[in-house]
Amino acid sequence: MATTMNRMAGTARADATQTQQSLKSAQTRARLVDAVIRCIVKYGYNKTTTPRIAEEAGLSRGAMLHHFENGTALIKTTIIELHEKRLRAFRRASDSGHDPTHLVQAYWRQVQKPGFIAFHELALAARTDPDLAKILHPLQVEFRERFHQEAVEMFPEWRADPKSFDRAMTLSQVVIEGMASSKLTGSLDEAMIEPMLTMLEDQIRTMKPKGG
Amino acid sequence: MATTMNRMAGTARADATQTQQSLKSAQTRARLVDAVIRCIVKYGYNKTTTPRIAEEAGLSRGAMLHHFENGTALIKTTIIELHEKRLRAFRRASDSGHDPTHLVQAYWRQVQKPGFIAFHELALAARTDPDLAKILHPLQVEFRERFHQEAVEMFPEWRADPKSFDRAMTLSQVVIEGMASSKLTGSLDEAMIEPMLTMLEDQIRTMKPKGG
DNA sequence: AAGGAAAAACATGCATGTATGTTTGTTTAT
DNA sequence: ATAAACAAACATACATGCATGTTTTTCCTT
Repeated sequence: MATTMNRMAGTARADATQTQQSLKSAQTRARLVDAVIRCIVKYGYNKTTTPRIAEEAGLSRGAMLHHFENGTALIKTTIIELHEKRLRAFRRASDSGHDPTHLVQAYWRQVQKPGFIAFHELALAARTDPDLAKILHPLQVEFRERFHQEAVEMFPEWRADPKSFDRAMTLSQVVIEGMASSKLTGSLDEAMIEPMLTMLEDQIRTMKPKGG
Repeated sequence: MATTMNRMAGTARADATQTQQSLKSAQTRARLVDAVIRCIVKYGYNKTTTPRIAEEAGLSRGAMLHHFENGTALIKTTIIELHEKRLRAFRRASDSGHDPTHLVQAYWRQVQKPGFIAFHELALAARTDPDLAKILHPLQVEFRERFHQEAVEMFPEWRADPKSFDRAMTLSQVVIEGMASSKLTGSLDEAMIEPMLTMLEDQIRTMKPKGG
């Protein structure tokens, strides 16, 4: 029955003997996870139903339930996948440059991608969905910690004033995610985006202890 | 048979003769609209079903459909009611004081109320729901215009530099609504709220043309 | 003023559509 | 031939709109 689910994590098996089938399985699972993200972006979380996911993945619902036992399981692994993608992207971005402009621009780009839209939908849904919240909240906490961590490495000279550092990071998140949210709902003048980002960069530089 | 719906707008009739029934009708309609808002806040927009609304209003579903013909109609008038409530609250706030601190604090309080939560849910749902979007978007545009209008009256000395004024207003909306959104999804440290608001106030004062 | 017709408020029940999970059947690979 | 991948059929649950029935208020007639 649901034995398969609990044993294999989603990637291919360590065993090298049964590569043909288990590889196909992993691919199909990946296709399903991808389909979920596309569905959330296209239709929103609530309208992301199992028939739609299956259709989007080009699979029958029965096959999908063979791989994931139930819809909740699929959502769960999708969230985790999404979270890891987010962490990777952020780490990649932090490697490229070490000044406020890079941080702001990188996170802004990040926040434009489907992954963030999906995450945003999920986060709002979690407000009234305890099951979702139980999965999502720990990851949100982890992301904030990593964000903080990476940012500290980006600005080592800021360690002198952790208070203003925290404020700068919170401000960045609020402004960038707030803009992304406003842009999604259409309540943000597109011409205002660049000026806002520039203001944010300047503000961060102002908050920096010594000379930037 | 659905003649009544289209004639009366929802408030009491101008005619003074039939006050007993039409008044009760208006009260019931108001009760239903209120129930919708409470449901959206409690359960989220997608889980705001017609049975739940009826239950929340202490009414049978049939009675509800007598007043609103279908669920969409109820949602529609709820949105309009919500919009007008928002406008009234904002106008009220702008009457009380004329400096950045008042604007920021007033809008922040505004954004904490159930009305904003409901509006936020609806705005996100509208992204993937064309019917909702068709109702909501014009109102969002109107709100932004009114916001702008009121703000101009609050800061007449700012008319010299409309560009920086627009930026200040957009920044205010982005930061405050962004914070509200983050707070809803639990991804905002509560201790950061006051510092953020203070920073925003200071920033606005900085952007003001003459002495703030 | 009183009694009955008309209408509106409200409740109950039904038919339809759709999402979900389970079960059974078929193909494909080892 | 055995087990997995996949598909299809089935059963349950619930939301929606509509159609029918009941009570209360209003209006008209005598």
